[in-house]
Amino acid sequence: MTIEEIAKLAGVSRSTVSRVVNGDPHVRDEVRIHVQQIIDDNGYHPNAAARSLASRRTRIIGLLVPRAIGVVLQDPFFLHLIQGAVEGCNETDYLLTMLLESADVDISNQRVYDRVIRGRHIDGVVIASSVVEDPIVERLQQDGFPFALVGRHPHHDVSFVDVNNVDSAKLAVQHLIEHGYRRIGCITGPPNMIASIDRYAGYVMALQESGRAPDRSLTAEGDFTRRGGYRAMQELLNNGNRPDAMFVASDTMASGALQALRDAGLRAPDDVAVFGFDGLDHQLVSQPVLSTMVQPIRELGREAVKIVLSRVASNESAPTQRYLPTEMALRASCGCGAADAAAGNGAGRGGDA
Amino acid sequence: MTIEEIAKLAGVSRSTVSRVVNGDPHVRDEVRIHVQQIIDDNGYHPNAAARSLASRRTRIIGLLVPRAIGVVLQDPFFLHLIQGAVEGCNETDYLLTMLLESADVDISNQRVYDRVIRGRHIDGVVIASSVVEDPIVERLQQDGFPFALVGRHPHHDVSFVDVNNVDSAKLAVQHLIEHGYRRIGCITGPPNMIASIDRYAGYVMALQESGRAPDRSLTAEGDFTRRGGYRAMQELLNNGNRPDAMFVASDTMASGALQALRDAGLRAPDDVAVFGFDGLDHQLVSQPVLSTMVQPIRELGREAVKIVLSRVASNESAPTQRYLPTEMALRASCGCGAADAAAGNGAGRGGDA
DNA sequence: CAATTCTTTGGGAGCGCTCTCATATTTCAA
DNA sequence: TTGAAATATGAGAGCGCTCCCAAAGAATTG
Repeated sequence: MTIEEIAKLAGVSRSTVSRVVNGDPHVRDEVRIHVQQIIDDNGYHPNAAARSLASRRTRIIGLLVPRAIGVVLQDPFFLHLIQGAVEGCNETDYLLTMLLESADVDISNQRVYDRVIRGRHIDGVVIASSVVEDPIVERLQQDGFPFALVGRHPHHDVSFVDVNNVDSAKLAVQHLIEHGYRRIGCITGPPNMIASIDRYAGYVMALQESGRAPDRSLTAEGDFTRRGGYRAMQELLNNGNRPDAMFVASDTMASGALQALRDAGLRAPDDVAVFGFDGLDHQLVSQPVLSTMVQPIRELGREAVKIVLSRVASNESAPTQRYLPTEMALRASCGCGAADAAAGNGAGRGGDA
Repeated sequence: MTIEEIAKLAGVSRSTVSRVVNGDPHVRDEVRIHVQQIIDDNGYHPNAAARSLASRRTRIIGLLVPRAIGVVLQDPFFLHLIQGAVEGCNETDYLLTMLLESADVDISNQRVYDRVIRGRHIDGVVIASSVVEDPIVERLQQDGFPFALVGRHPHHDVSFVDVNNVDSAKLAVQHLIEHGYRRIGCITGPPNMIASIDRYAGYVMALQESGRAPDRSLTAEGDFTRRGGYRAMQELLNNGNRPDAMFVASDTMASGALQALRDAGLRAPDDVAVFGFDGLDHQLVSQPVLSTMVQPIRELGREAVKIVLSRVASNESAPTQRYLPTEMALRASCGCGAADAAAGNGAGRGGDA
């Protein structure tokens, strides 16, 4: 079934069928209805390749997750991001394709870049969780290829959508300070990701503004996985300098940290309070219910797609940079509302975002 | 940069450049090297749309996850599956695009089908975790579109790759029986997924063969999420008929079940032993370490891709059906001692059908 | 050495669309 | 009514490749 055959069946020209398919208003209603009928009756769908070739648009955008498989994609964070991105695409009849780079196979990453981006398989790309030094940002910039980052970039002046991680982290830590905790520790993300850097910066600022110096022995590095959080917490507990509260840079890691506490026979928040980041706790089902800084992950994904699409449409060069608001969710694990702290209280309880 | 321009620069014809790009052996070495040089120097990459249009191959296959967003994609199972599929694609220079259907938005699912499959955006599709009654299987069958399921299909004679879930579950439950547990319960997956059905069947068979009747009050339904496992376990604990061992149809649910036990003040395996399915525990970091039936998830993904690609290449109609072996991993949660003892026991020895 | 075969190369004909522009038709103001 | 403007439709020219076939040249054979 080609457009030509439909045209013949409907007794109109190829052009008219094309107009109907693409919703062009310059078609008489009578004709439109008739043609649409023929299209439906024959189950015709325009060939994607032909369409892309002629229009120079594939109507696909990519979601690139660098070094995804090993570590990052485990985080439920990504599910929300993906969902948001898919929603953003649906609204404009675009398709989302996942571009997953392997951890260390540079060749395959290069291949993706050349084949998918240079070969114009996609119209634009959203890049999630890139590391600061990832060369892809600069390459895309040079190639003039439409893209947007989820998470700001420290060096390059590029399009992105992000939350204010510094201020958000600072607020979280200030909250712990207000609770009266004296020895507030931190589990960070990988040091080459901007979200890690910013959240740690916020942690440090909050301490400094309250007149304390951050203690390096209270900080451990995680990798945004549950296990990473578990190990980081263990490390902190074992070095003989036990914190009485923790700011953990992601809920997934916080869930691991809570388990490490439990396994060490400690109680949260009584022995060690915990504050997370992301707003994913209802998925992780931690005990006690995790206090966290909620970021609008789906909106982040949706917005990133929007930015990319607007850059695909108009070839302006000034980057679009947007910050979305976060919100504090105070629950049991930081010491607020002891009611939620009781064990056996139900998996999915807790406040909403 | 088009093929024509490269041809001009190299002083050869379009056809010769095409041959070099596609690795056609019918080119003199001298010419090939020269043309390749020009290609590299100019950073030429063939246009995907043009290529697809002319060759009638997009070199992309899809990974369709029906109703993915809501529930299923949360399971780390999918990370392994995706990774395997990506690997399978890499080996043959194919690309993998993720087709995520939303839970209830039929319209968007239809859109995906029409645009992506009928519009020939992809050459074939791997379908993961489909529900038994999903109409897509029949539609693809009718359309003669290359596809393969991860997980067998009870009604249609289609291509798939799977493990022998019945035998594997049976072995797991037999192991619990050998431990001497008397009241062995089960947490199942959604009843409209074949893996759930088969694993439950294996559970029932093991009990029956040891001369016991399965007790419905010891069975609860989960949905393959951690929370679902938590709730199912809670339900079982609350109905006053406490099991002394559980066979749980996925590690993710088992991790939730273990937490429910903990929250209820019970210990595993002393109070209730737990046996999982999947072999994902090292990601979930459960306490105690989970005994589980390991299935080769990555191989499943890779194999599914292989099957699809072979169907794309040759248009034979006889379906390919493959079973991959599982392996029992005996650890602490079933009562097998604290050591990480892993005993290999081929459950569903692979056999081509 | 002519006849045949094999290898290498080039050119033409699409693949199935979109997009621009020309033509046919309708509408409306003067 | 008539000319101009607005609207609807059709035809042609590609988009950048691949694939088939023919031509040219090199190698092989009796």
